Amino acid sequence: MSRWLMVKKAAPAPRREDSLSRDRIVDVAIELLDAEGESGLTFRALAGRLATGPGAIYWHVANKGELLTATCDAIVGRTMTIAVAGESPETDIRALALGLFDAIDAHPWVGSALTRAPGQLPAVRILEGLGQALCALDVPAERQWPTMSALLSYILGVAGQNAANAHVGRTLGTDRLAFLSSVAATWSELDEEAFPFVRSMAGPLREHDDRADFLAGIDLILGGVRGQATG
Amino acid sequence: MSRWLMVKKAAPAPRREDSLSRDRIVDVAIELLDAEGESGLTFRALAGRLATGPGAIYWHVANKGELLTATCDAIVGRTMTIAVAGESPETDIRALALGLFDAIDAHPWVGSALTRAPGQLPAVRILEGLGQALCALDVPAERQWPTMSALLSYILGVAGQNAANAHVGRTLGTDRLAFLSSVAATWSELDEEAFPFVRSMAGPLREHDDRADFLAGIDLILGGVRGQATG
DNA sequence: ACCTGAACACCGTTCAAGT
DNA sequence: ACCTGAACACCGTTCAAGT
Repeated sequence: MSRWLMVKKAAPAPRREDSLSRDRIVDVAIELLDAEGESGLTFRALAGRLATGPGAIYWHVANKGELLTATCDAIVGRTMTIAVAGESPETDIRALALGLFDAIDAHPWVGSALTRAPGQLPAVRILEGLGQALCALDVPAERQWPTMSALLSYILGVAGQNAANAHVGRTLGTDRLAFLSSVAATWSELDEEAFPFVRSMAGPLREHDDRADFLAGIDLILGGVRGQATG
Repeated sequence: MSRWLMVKKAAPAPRREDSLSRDRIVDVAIELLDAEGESGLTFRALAGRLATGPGAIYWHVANKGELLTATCDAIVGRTMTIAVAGESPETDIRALALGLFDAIDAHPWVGSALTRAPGQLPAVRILEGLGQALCALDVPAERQWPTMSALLSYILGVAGQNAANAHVGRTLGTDRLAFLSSVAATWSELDEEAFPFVRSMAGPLREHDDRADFLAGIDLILGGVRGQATG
Protein backbone atom coordinates (compact mmCIF):
# COMPACT_ATOMS: atom_id res chain seq x y z
CA MET A 1 0.00 0.00 0.00
CA SER A 2 1.15 3.54 -0.62
CA ARG A 3 0.21 4.47 2.90
CA TRP A 4 3.78 3.89 3.93
CA LEU A 5 5.03 6.40 1.47
CA MET A 6 2.50 8.95 2.59
CA VAL A 7 3.57 8.54 6.15
CA LYS A 8 7.12 9.07 5.11
CA LYS A 9 6.22 12.28 3.34
CA ALA A 10 3.98 13.66 6.07
CA ALA A 11 5.44 16.24 8.42
CA PRO A 12 7.14 14.29 11.20
CA ALA A 13 4.40 14.08 13.83
CA PRO A 14 5.87 15.17 17.16
CA ARG A 15 4.31 12.07 18.67
CA ARG A 16 2.33 9.06 17.53
CA GLU A 17 -1.37 9.44 18.26
CA ASP A 18 -1.18 6.46 20.56
CA SER A 19 2.23 7.13 22.07
CA LEU A 20 2.78 6.91 25.78
CA SER A 21 2.17 9.84 28.10
CA ARG A 22 1.29 10.26 31.73
CA ASP A 23 -2.26 11.25 30.84
CA ARG A 24 -2.81 8.31 28.55
CA ILE A 25 -1.47 5.93 31.18
CA VAL A 26 -3.82 7.43 33.76
CA ASP A 27 -6.79 7.15 31.40
CA VAL A 28 -6.15 3.51 30.63
CA ALA A 29 -5.52 2.82 34.33
CA ILE A 30 -8.98 4.21 35.10
CA GLU A 31 -10.50 1.99 32.40
CA LEU A 32 -8.74 -1.00 33.87
CA LEU A 33 -9.75 -0.22 37.46
CA ASP A 34 -13.37 0.33 36.47
CA ALA A 35 -13.48 -2.87 34.46
CA GLU A 36 -11.51 -5.23 36.68
CA GLY A 37 -11.45 -3.68 40.12
CA GLU A 38 -8.51 -2.79 42.27
CA SER A 39 -6.63 -6.03 41.76
CA GLY A 40 -6.95 -5.57 38.00
CA LEU A 41 -4.50 -2.69 37.92
CA THR A 42 -1.22 -4.36 37.07
CA PHE A 43 1.80 -2.98 35.26
CA ARG A 44 1.62 -5.96 32.94
CA ALA A 45 -2.09 -5.59 32.21
CA LEU A 46 -1.63 -1.86 31.76
CA ALA A 47 1.31 -2.42 29.42
CA GLY A 48 -0.81 -4.90 27.47
CA ARG A 49 -3.58 -2.36 26.90
CA LEU A 50 -0.99 0.25 26.00
CA ALA A 51 0.80 -2.16 23.67
CA THR A 52 4.19 -1.80 25.36
CA GLY A 53 6.30 -3.49 27.96
CA PRO A 54 5.86 -2.92 31.69
CA GLY A 55 9.15 -1.04 31.91
CA ALA A 56 7.93 1.74 29.60
CA ILE A 57 5.41 2.92 32.17
CA TYR A 58 8.18 3.69 34.64
CA TRP A 59 9.44 6.42 32.35
CA HIS A 60 6.27 8.41 33.04
CA VAL A 61 5.30 7.27 36.53
CA ALA A 62 7.57 6.62 39.50
CA ASN A 63 5.77 3.58 40.93
CA LYS A 64 2.40 2.02 41.52
CA GLY A 65 1.54 4.26 44.45
CA GLU A 66 2.05 7.38 42.38
CA LEU A 67 0.01 5.88 39.55
CA LEU A 68 -2.88 5.15 41.89
CA THR A 69 -2.77 8.62 43.39
CA ALA A 70 -2.74 10.15 39.90
CA THR A 71 -5.76 8.12 38.75
CA CYS A 72 -7.55 8.97 41.97
CA ASP A 73 -6.78 12.64 41.49
CA ALA A 74 -8.13 12.57 37.95
CA ILE A 75 -11.53 11.48 39.27
CA VAL A 76 -11.52 13.74 42.33
CA GLY A 77 -10.35 16.73 40.29
CA ARG A 78 -13.15 16.23 37.79
CA THR A 79 -15.68 16.00 40.61
CA MET A 80 -14.50 19.01 42.60
CA THR A 81 -14.37 21.42 39.67
CA ILE A 82 -18.13 21.23 39.39
CA ALA A 83 -18.28 24.52 41.24
CA VAL A 84 -20.75 24.74 44.06
CA ALA A 85 -22.21 28.10 44.98
CA GLY A 86 -25.57 27.20 46.42
CA GLU A 87 -27.93 29.04 48.69
CA SER A 88 -25.92 28.40 51.85
CA PRO A 89 -22.54 27.02 52.95
CA GLU A 90 -24.29 23.98 54.40
CA THR A 91 -25.89 23.30 51.04
CA ASP A 92 -22.46 23.60 49.45
CA ILE A 93 -20.97 21.05 51.84
CA ARG A 94 -23.82 18.66 51.18
CA ALA A 95 -23.45 19.09 47.42
CA LEU A 96 -19.70 18.63 47.60
CA ALA A 97 -20.04 15.52 49.75
CA LEU A 98 -22.75 14.02 47.55
CA GLY A 99 -20.73 14.69 44.42
CA LEU A 100 -17.85 12.85 45.98
CA PHE A 101 -20.10 10.02 47.11
CA ASP A 102 -21.46 9.54 43.61
CA ALA A 103 -17.99 9.59 42.08
CA ILE A 104 -16.77 7.00 44.57
CA ASP A 105 -19.88 4.94 44.04
CA ALA A 106 -19.12 4.89 40.30
CA HIS A 107 -15.41 4.20 40.89
CA PRO A 108 -15.15 2.33 44.20
CA TRP A 109 -11.36 1.99 43.95
CA VAL A 110 -11.13 5.76 44.46
CA GLY A 111 -12.11 5.09 48.06
CA SER A 112 -9.03 3.10 48.96
CA ALA A 113 -6.72 5.22 46.79
CA LEU A 114 -7.92 8.29 48.67
CA THR A 115 -7.19 6.76 52.04
CA ARG A 116 -3.77 5.53 51.01
CA ALA A 117 -2.51 8.97 49.97
CA PRO A 118 -3.07 11.20 52.99
CA GLY A 119 -2.15 14.83 52.48
CA GLN A 120 -1.71 14.34 48.73
CA LEU A 121 -3.42 16.29 45.98
CA PRO A 122 -6.71 14.38 45.91
CA ALA A 123 -7.28 14.95 49.63
CA VAL A 124 -6.10 18.55 49.31
CA ARG A 125 -8.82 19.28 46.76
CA ILE A 126 -11.47 17.96 49.13
CA LEU A 127 -10.03 19.82 52.11
CA GLU A 128 -10.03 23.07 50.17
CA GLY A 129 -13.69 22.70 49.25
CA LEU A 130 -14.70 21.82 52.79
CA GLY A 131 -12.56 24.54 54.32
CA GLN A 132 -13.90 27.34 52.17
CA ALA A 133 -17.44 26.33 53.09
CA LEU A 134 -16.53 26.23 56.77
CA CYS A 135 -15.17 29.77 56.51
CA ALA A 136 -18.45 30.85 54.98
CA LEU A 137 -20.19 29.12 57.88
CA ASP A 138 -18.28 31.41 60.27
CA VAL A 139 -16.59 28.53 62.04
CA PRO A 140 -13.99 30.27 64.22
CA ALA A 141 -10.37 29.89 63.14
CA GLU A 142 -9.28 27.52 65.88
CA ARG A 143 -12.22 25.21 65.19
CA GLN A 144 -11.59 25.02 61.44
CA TRP A 145 -8.91 22.35 61.51
CA PRO A 146 -10.73 19.84 63.73
CA THR A 147 -14.04 20.43 61.95
CA MET A 148 -12.55 20.02 58.48
CA SER A 149 -10.65 17.02 59.74
CA ALA A 150 -13.80 15.37 61.09
CA LEU A 151 -15.67 15.89 57.83
CA LEU A 152 -12.80 14.45 55.81
CA SER A 153 -12.41 11.45 58.11
CA TYR A 154 -16.10 10.72 57.83
CA ILE A 155 -16.04 10.98 54.05
CA LEU A 156 -12.95 8.78 53.85
CA GLY A 157 -14.57 6.27 56.17
CA VAL A 158 -17.61 5.92 53.95
CA ALA A 159 -15.41 5.85 50.85
CA GLY A 160 -13.26 3.09 52.31
CA GLN A 161 -16.21 0.93 53.21
CA ASN A 162 -17.65 1.47 49.78
CA ALA A 163 -14.40 0.22 48.26
CA ALA A 164 -14.29 -2.75 50.62
CA ASN A 165 -17.87 -3.72 49.81
CA ALA A 166 -17.16 -3.52 46.10
CA HIS A 167 -14.05 -5.64 46.54
CA VAL A 168 -15.78 -8.32 48.59
CA GLY A 169 -18.72 -8.33 46.21
CA ARG A 170 -16.40 -8.80 43.27
CA THR A 171 -14.39 -11.63 44.78
CA LEU A 172 -17.59 -13.37 45.89
CA GLY A 173 -19.16 -12.72 42.52
CA THR A 174 -22.42 -11.66 44.11
CA ASP A 175 -24.38 -8.46 43.74
CA ARG A 176 -25.01 -5.96 46.48
CA LEU A 177 -28.31 -7.39 47.70
CA ALA A 178 -27.02 -10.95 47.84
CA PHE A 179 -23.97 -9.79 49.76
CA LEU A 180 -26.00 -7.75 52.24
CA SER A 181 -28.43 -10.62 52.72
CA SER A 182 -25.67 -13.04 53.57
CA VAL A 183 -24.17 -10.63 56.10
CA ALA A 184 -27.64 -9.98 57.53
CA ALA A 185 -28.15 -13.73 57.87
CA THR A 186 -24.89 -13.98 59.83
CA TRP A 187 -25.96 -11.13 62.06
CA SER A 188 -29.31 -12.75 62.92
CA GLU A 189 -27.49 -15.87 64.02
CA LEU A 190 -25.23 -14.04 66.47
CA ASP A 191 -25.44 -14.87 70.15
CA GLU A 192 -28.42 -13.01 71.56
CA GLU A 193 -26.80 -12.42 74.92
CA ALA A 194 -23.69 -10.82 73.48
CA PHE A 195 -25.06 -9.09 70.37
CA PRO A 196 -28.73 -8.17 70.87
CA PHE A 197 -28.36 -4.85 69.11
CA VAL A 198 -26.53 -6.02 66.00
CA ARG A 199 -29.09 -8.84 65.67
CA SER A 200 -31.84 -6.24 65.57
CA MET A 201 -29.97 -4.39 62.83
CA ALA A 202 -30.08 -7.29 60.36
CA GLY A 203 -33.26 -5.86 58.86
CA PRO A 204 -32.00 -2.28 58.51
CA LEU A 205 -28.75 -3.61 57.04
CA ARG A 206 -30.66 -5.32 54.25
CA GLU A 207 -32.87 -2.33 53.51
CA HIS A 208 -30.64 0.67 54.10
CA ASP A 209 -29.77 3.26 51.46
CA ASP A 210 -26.04 4.03 51.39
CA ARG A 211 -26.48 7.45 49.86
CA ALA A 212 -29.18 8.57 52.28
CA ASP A 213 -27.18 7.27 55.24
CA PHE A 214 -24.11 9.09 54.02
CA LEU A 215 -26.02 12.36 53.83
CA ALA A 216 -27.53 11.72 57.26
CA GLY A 217 -24.02 11.46 58.67
CA ILE A 218 -22.98 14.73 57.04
CA ASP A 219 -26.06 16.35 58.54
CA LEU A 220 -25.20 14.96 61.97
CA ILE A 221 -21.78 16.59 61.81
CA LEU A 222 -23.21 19.85 60.46
CA GLY A 223 -25.73 19.73 63.29
CA GLY A 224 -22.86 19.45 65.72
CA VAL A 225 -21.14 22.42 64.10
CA ARG A 226 -24.32 24.45 64.43
CA GLY A 227 -24.69 23.38 68.05
CA GLN A 228 -21.19 24.53 68.86
CA ALA A 229 -21.85 27.93 67.31
CA THR A 230 -24.99 28.39 69.39
CA GLY A 231 -23.01 27.58 72.51
CA MET B 1 20.34 -37.87 75.98
CA SER B 2 17.75 -39.77 77.88
CA ARG B 3 15.27 -37.05 77.24
CA TRP B 4 14.02 -39.01 74.28
CA LEU B 5 13.20 -41.97 76.47
CA MET B 6 11.42 -39.78 78.95
CA VAL B 7 9.33 -38.30 76.25
CA LYS B 8 8.43 -41.76 75.09
CA LYS B 9 7.35 -42.78 78.56
CA ALA B 10 5.46 -39.61 79.37
CA ALA B 11 1.71 -39.63 78.85
CA PRO B 12 1.27 -38.73 75.20
CA ALA B 13 0.87 -34.99 75.35
CA PRO B 14 -2.20 -34.07 73.33
CA ARG B 15 -0.10 -31.42 71.62
CA ARG B 16 3.43 -30.10 71.64
CA GLU B 17 3.78 -26.88 73.60
CA ASP B 18 4.77 -25.08 70.43
CA SER B 19 2.54 -26.92 68.01
CA LEU B 20 0.47 -25.01 65.52
CA SER B 21 -2.97 -23.70 66.36
CA ARG B 22 -5.16 -20.89 65.13
CA ASP B 23 -4.50 -18.89 68.29
CA ARG B 24 -0.78 -19.28 68.09
CA ILE B 25 -0.78 -18.27 64.44
CA VAL B 26 -2.82 -15.19 65.28
CA ASP B 27 -0.49 -14.26 68.15
CA VAL B 28 2.61 -14.51 65.99
CA ALA B 29 0.86 -12.64 63.19
CA ILE B 30 0.21 -9.77 65.61
CA GLU B 31 3.87 -9.77 66.63
CA LEU B 32 4.90 -9.67 63.00
CA LEU B 33 2.48 -6.88 62.09
CA ASP B 34 3.54 -4.78 65.07
CA ALA B 35 7.21 -5.29 64.29
CA GLU B 36 7.26 -5.04 60.50
CA GLY B 37 4.05 -3.30 59.52
CA GLU B 38 1.35 -4.44 57.17
CA SER B 39 3.68 -5.58 54.42
CA GLY B 40 5.58 -7.68 56.93
CA LEU B 41 2.78 -10.19 57.30
CA THR B 42 3.72 -12.91 54.87
CA PHE B 43 2.94 -16.60 54.93
CA ARG B 44 6.62 -17.29 54.53
CA ALA B 45 7.71 -14.93 57.31
CA LEU B 46 4.96 -16.29 59.53
CA ALA B 47 6.00 -19.85 58.77
CA GLY B 48 9.58 -18.89 59.57
CA ARG B 49 8.68 -17.60 63.02
CA LEU B 50 6.50 -20.66 63.59
CA ALA B 51 9.25 -22.99 62.37
CA THR B 52 7.13 -24.65 59.71
CA GLY B 53 6.38 -24.39 56.05
CA PRO B 54 3.89 -21.92 54.60
CA GLY B 55 1.47 -24.70 53.71
CA ALA B 56 0.97 -25.66 57.35
CA ILE B 57 -0.78 -22.40 58.12
CA TYR B 58 -3.50 -23.21 55.62
CA TRP B 59 -4.64 -26.10 57.76
CA HIS B 60 -5.76 -23.62 60.43
CA VAL B 61 -6.65 -20.53 58.39
CA ALA B 62 -8.45 -20.38 55.04
CA ASN B 63 -6.47 -17.54 53.47
CA LYS B 64 -4.72 -14.26 54.17
CA GLY B 65 -7.92 -12.28 54.42
CA GLU B 66 -9.28 -14.54 57.13
CA LEU B 67 -5.97 -14.36 58.96
CA LEU B 68 -6.01 -10.57 58.90
CA THR B 69 -9.59 -10.42 60.11
CA ALA B 70 -8.76 -12.84 62.91
CA THR B 71 -5.75 -10.82 64.08
CA CYS B 72 -7.81 -7.65 63.87
CA ASP B 73 -10.57 -9.26 65.88
CA ALA B 74 -8.13 -10.34 68.57
CA ILE B 75 -7.18 -6.70 69.17
CA VAL B 76 -10.70 -5.29 68.85
CA GLY B 77 -12.13 -8.03 71.07
CA ARG B 78 -9.57 -7.27 73.78
CA THR B 79 -10.39 -3.57 73.56
CA MET B 80 -14.16 -3.88 73.59
CA THR B 81 -14.37 -6.21 76.58
CA ILE B 82 -13.10 -3.42 78.81
CA ALA B 83 -16.67 -2.86 79.88
CA VAL B 84 -17.84 0.71 79.89
CA ALA B 85 -20.63 1.74 82.25
CA GLY B 86 -19.90 5.38 82.85
CA GLU B 87 -22.03 8.19 84.08
CA SER B 88 -23.87 8.69 80.77
CA PRO B 89 -24.32 7.02 77.39
CA GLU B 90 -22.36 9.85 75.80
CA THR B 91 -19.48 9.19 78.15
CA ASP B 92 -19.67 5.53 77.23
CA ILE B 93 -19.44 6.30 73.52
CA ARG B 94 -16.49 8.59 74.10
CA ALA B 95 -14.73 5.95 76.21
CA LEU B 96 -15.43 3.25 73.64
CA ALA B 97 -14.18 5.41 70.79
CA LEU B 98 -11.06 6.48 72.65
CA GLY B 99 -10.28 2.90 73.63
CA LEU B 100 -10.50 1.98 69.98
CA PHE B 101 -8.38 4.94 68.96
CA ASP B 102 -5.64 3.98 71.38
CA ALA B 103 -5.68 0.37 70.24
CA ILE B 104 -5.43 1.42 66.60
CA ASP B 105 -2.73 3.91 67.46
CA ALA B 106 -0.73 1.10 69.04
CA HIS B 107 -1.47 -1.29 66.15
CA PRO B 108 -2.01 0.86 63.05
CA TRP B 109 -2.58 -2.17 60.79
CA VAL B 110 -5.86 -2.75 62.64
CA GLY B 111 -7.19 0.29 60.81
CA SER B 112 -6.96 -1.16 57.36
CA ALA B 113 -7.91 -4.65 58.47
CA LEU B 114 -11.08 -3.21 60.00
CA THR B 115 -12.03 -1.43 56.80
CA ARG B 116 -11.36 -4.46 54.66
CA ALA B 117 -13.72 -6.74 56.56
CA PRO B 118 -17.06 -4.92 56.57
CA GLY B 119 -19.82 -6.65 58.51
CA GLN B 120 -17.36 -9.15 60.01
CA LEU B 121 -16.84 -9.87 63.70
CA PRO B 122 -14.48 -6.98 64.48
CA ALA B 123 -16.94 -4.42 63.12
CA VAL B 124 -19.84 -6.23 64.78
CA ARG B 125 -18.23 -5.79 68.20
CA ILE B 126 -17.91 -2.07 67.63
CA LEU B 127 -21.44 -1.75 66.29
CA GLU B 128 -22.84 -3.54 69.31
CA GLY B 129 -21.09 -1.19 71.71
CA LEU B 130 -22.20 1.89 69.82
CA GLY B 131 -25.74 0.60 69.37
CA GLN B 132 -26.32 -0.17 73.02
CA ALA B 133 -25.16 3.31 73.95
CA LEU B 134 -27.46 4.84 71.34
CA CYS B 135 -30.40 2.93 72.82
CA ALA B 136 -29.51 4.35 76.22
CA LEU B 137 -29.40 7.77 74.59
CA ASP B 138 -33.04 7.29 73.54
CA VAL B 139 -32.25 7.60 69.85
CA PRO B 140 -35.54 6.57 68.21
CA ALA B 141 -35.55 3.18 66.48
CA GLU B 142 -35.58 4.46 62.91
CA ARG B 143 -32.62 6.77 63.59
CA GLN B 144 -30.49 4.06 65.20
CA TRP B 145 -29.14 2.55 61.99
CA PRO B 146 -28.01 5.78 60.32
CA THR B 147 -26.57 7.16 63.56
CA MET B 148 -24.64 4.00 64.35
CA SER B 149 -23.53 3.87 60.75
CA ALA B 150 -22.22 7.44 60.85
CA LEU B 151 -20.27 6.84 64.05
CA LEU B 152 -18.72 3.67 62.62
CA SER B 153 -17.81 5.34 59.33
CA TYR B 154 -16.14 8.18 61.18
CA ILE B 155 -14.17 5.80 63.38
CA LEU B 156 -13.14 3.72 60.37
CA GLY B 157 -12.14 6.86 58.52
CA VAL B 158 -9.79 7.94 61.28
CA ALA B 159 -8.53 4.39 61.66
CA GLY B 160 -7.78 4.13 57.96
CA GLN B 161 -5.88 7.38 57.87
CA ASN B 162 -3.94 6.33 60.91
CA ALA B 163 -2.93 3.15 59.12
CA ALA B 164 -2.02 5.06 55.97
CA ASN B 165 0.10 7.52 57.90
CA ALA B 166 1.92 4.70 59.65
CA HIS B 167 2.52 2.97 56.32
CA VAL B 168 3.84 6.07 54.60
CA GLY B 169 5.98 6.93 57.60
CA ARG B 170 7.45 3.44 57.60
CA THR B 171 8.25 3.35 53.89
CA LEU B 172 9.78 6.83 54.09
CA GLY B 173 11.64 5.88 57.23
CA THR B 174 10.71 9.15 58.90
CA ASP B 175 8.96 9.83 62.18
CA ARG B 176 5.59 11.48 62.54
CA LEU B 177 6.84 15.03 62.91
CA ALA B 178 9.20 14.82 59.94
CA PHE B 179 6.40 13.39 57.82
CA LEU B 180 3.91 16.07 58.87
CA SER B 181 6.46 18.78 58.29
CA SER B 182 7.15 17.63 54.75
CA VAL B 183 3.43 17.54 53.94
CA ALA B 184 2.99 20.95 55.56
CA ALA B 185 5.82 22.29 53.40
CA THR B 186 4.05 21.00 50.28
CA TRP B 187 0.84 22.62 51.41
CA SER B 188 2.43 26.03 51.91
CA GLU B 189 3.74 25.90 48.36
CA LEU B 190 0.35 25.25 46.81
CA ASP B 191 -1.09 27.81 44.42
CA GLU B 192 -2.60 30.60 46.48
CA GLU B 193 -5.40 31.26 44.05
CA ALA B 194 -6.60 27.66 43.99
CA PHE B 195 -5.79 26.52 47.54
CA PRO B 196 -5.86 29.47 49.95
CA PHE B 197 -7.50 27.48 52.70
CA VAL B 198 -5.27 24.42 52.65
CA ARG B 199 -2.25 26.74 52.60
CA SER B 200 -3.49 28.31 55.82
CA MET B 201 -3.82 24.86 57.35
CA ALA B 202 -0.12 24.02 57.04
CA GLY B 203 0.45 25.29 60.56
CA PRO B 204 -2.42 23.42 62.19
CA LEU B 205 -1.37 20.28 60.30
CA ARG B 206 2.05 20.40 61.92
CA GLU B 207 0.72 21.09 65.39
CA HIS B 208 -2.50 19.13 65.58
CA ASP B 209 -3.21 16.37 68.09
CA ASP B 210 -4.71 13.28 66.44
CA ARG B 211 -6.34 12.03 69.59
CA ALA B 212 -7.93 15.37 70.50
CA ASP B 213 -9.15 15.85 66.93
CA PHE B 214 -10.63 12.38 66.92
CA LEU B 215 -12.56 13.12 70.10
CA ALA B 216 -13.67 16.48 68.70
CA GLY B 217 -15.19 14.66 65.73
CA ILE B 218 -17.04 12.23 67.99
CA ASP B 219 -18.38 15.21 69.93
CA LEU B 220 -19.50 16.87 66.72
CA ILE B 221 -21.55 13.80 65.80
CA LEU B 222 -22.92 13.47 69.33
CA GLY B 223 -23.82 17.15 69.17
CA GLY B 224 -25.76 16.45 66.00
CA VAL B 225 -27.56 13.56 67.68
CA ARG B 226 -28.50 15.84 70.57
CA GLY B 227 -29.68 18.51 68.15
CA GLN B 228 -31.95 16.05 66.37
CA ALA B 229 -33.50 14.97 69.66
CA THR B 230 -34.27 18.56 70.60
CA GLY B 231 -36.02 19.07 67.30
C1' DA C 1 -5.26 -35.32 61.50
C1' DC C 2 -1.74 -32.53 60.68
C1' DC C 3 2.57 -31.01 58.60
C1' DT C 4 6.25 -30.40 54.74
C1' DG C 5 8.13 -27.97 51.02
C1' DA C 6 8.47 -27.85 46.16
C1' DA C 7 5.88 -25.93 42.49
C1' DC C 8 2.53 -22.74 40.13
C1' DA C 9 1.01 -18.53 38.68
C1' DC C 10 1.43 -14.45 39.62
C1' DC C 11 3.35 -9.61 41.38
C1' DG C 12 6.36 -4.62 41.28
C1' DT C 13 10.58 -3.07 39.83
C1' DT C 14 15.13 -2.75 37.50
C1' DC C 15 18.21 -2.34 33.84
C1' DA C 16 21.10 -3.46 29.87
C1' DA C 17 20.14 -2.95 25.36
C1' DG C 18 17.99 -0.93 21.65
C1' DT C 19 15.86 3.21 18.59
C1' DA D 1 14.59 10.91 25.08
C1' DC D 2 11.98 7.14 25.20
C1' DC D 3 10.92 2.27 24.77
C1' DT D 4 11.72 -3.05 25.15
C1' DG D 5 11.51 -7.21 27.57
C1' DA D 6 14.16 -10.40 30.12
C1' DA D 7 15.46 -10.98 34.80
C1' DC D 8 15.21 -10.43 39.94
C1' DA D 9 13.18 -10.95 44.18
C1' DC D 10 9.38 -11.50 45.85
C1' DC D 11 4.09 -12.85 46.70
C1' DG D 12 -0.45 -16.18 48.02
C1' DT D 13 -1.91 -20.64 47.32
C1' DT D 14 -1.98 -25.65 46.14
C1' DC D 15 -0.99 -30.31 46.65
C1' DA D 16 1.45 -34.72 46.47
C1' DA D 17 3.89 -36.79 49.82
C1' DG D 18 5.03 -37.75 54.32
C1' DT D 19 4.12 -38.76 59.71
